[in-house]
Amino acid sequence: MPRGSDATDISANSRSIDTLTESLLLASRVLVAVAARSIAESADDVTLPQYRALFVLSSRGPQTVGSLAVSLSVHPSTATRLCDRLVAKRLVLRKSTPDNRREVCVSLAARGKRLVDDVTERRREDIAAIVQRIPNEARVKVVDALRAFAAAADEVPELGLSGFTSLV
Amino acid sequence: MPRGSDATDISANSRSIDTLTESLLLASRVLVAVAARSIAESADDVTLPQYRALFVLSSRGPQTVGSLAVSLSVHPSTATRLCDRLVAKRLVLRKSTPDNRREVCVSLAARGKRLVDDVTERRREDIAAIVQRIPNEARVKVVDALRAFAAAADEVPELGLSGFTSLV
DNA sequence: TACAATTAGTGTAGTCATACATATATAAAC
DNA sequence: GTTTATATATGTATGACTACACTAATTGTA
Repeated sequence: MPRGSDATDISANSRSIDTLTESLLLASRVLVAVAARSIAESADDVTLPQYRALFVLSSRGPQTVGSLAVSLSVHPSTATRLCDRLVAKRLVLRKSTPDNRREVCVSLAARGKRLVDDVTERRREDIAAIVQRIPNEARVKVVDALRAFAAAADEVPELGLSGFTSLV
Repeated sequence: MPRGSDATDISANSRSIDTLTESLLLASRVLVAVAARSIAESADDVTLPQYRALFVLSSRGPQTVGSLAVSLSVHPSTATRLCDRLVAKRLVLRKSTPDNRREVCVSLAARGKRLVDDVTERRREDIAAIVQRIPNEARVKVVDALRAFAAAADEVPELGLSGFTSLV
């Protein structure tokens, strides 16, 4: 089979996909571990569902209990109870809106915002500590490709990741 | 400042670290979402702590209830109860060892092994679907660097990631 | 052999997440 | 204005995770 033929290209193509997939599978375990640790260490008294709620509020802004329930894919009453606990911990604020007095607006309290920031910062530090160990040449090469990866993920709507991206 | 001076190199160096860290932080969210989905979809009736136990048994092999508790960083009695539920679901086997009749050996049952395999396969497919969207050139470039990343993670023992790598 | 240490399991208790059914208040529609 | 729909909260119930205190069985040791 001559070099540069279609068959060779396709084969090389799928080989590069498989190889990169395996690399990402491996890197994925590391990054999940880093993410888990950032929450466990910086948000000691907060459960994973609770952190998810804080993260949703941080990234999508204040919203009603109902839309929070949709974001988290839980029953509205579950969101109410979740907010009960977060209010008790002074991590979120519950405030009835004047324009529609049925709806209740939930927003991050100062402590909640700080907590999410701390978790993100902790994670950034952990990742930076790992990145420092990567040789310079390899480091420079990977940046664009990783951006391409994150961008490509958005282009696969059928994966239905939207329900999971607000996880950590 | 002349090109190639130490100051420039150091600056370029830390800039590349910061940039890559941000890229990884972004990619991290995607990969965590993929990981979460792989469990939610392929392991419907299994909680996260339960999946963690299965994953530990899958990667480190059969072990006693006590060492499982250490691996999961939970109280021994918690591990016992966890095993109760996993045995009820026919995902693990509990078997008293003949050489030391105090210890109980826990191992993956066929269903448990299949479940972990399914989750991994599902995750691989999701990642592959994303990787396919990445332009060919970027794809080839990133492989070595990602391997370097995973390898570098092992070289930062003070991160203490070992307690978290057995998460998903 | 008697005593101490180890290992797993049980009793008990607390918190959390979760959902269903229902109640209450409010807004919208007729 | 009465009825219907909506948004949240409450009552109730279940199951999971967790740990502490304690028991039972077994192993090791003085």
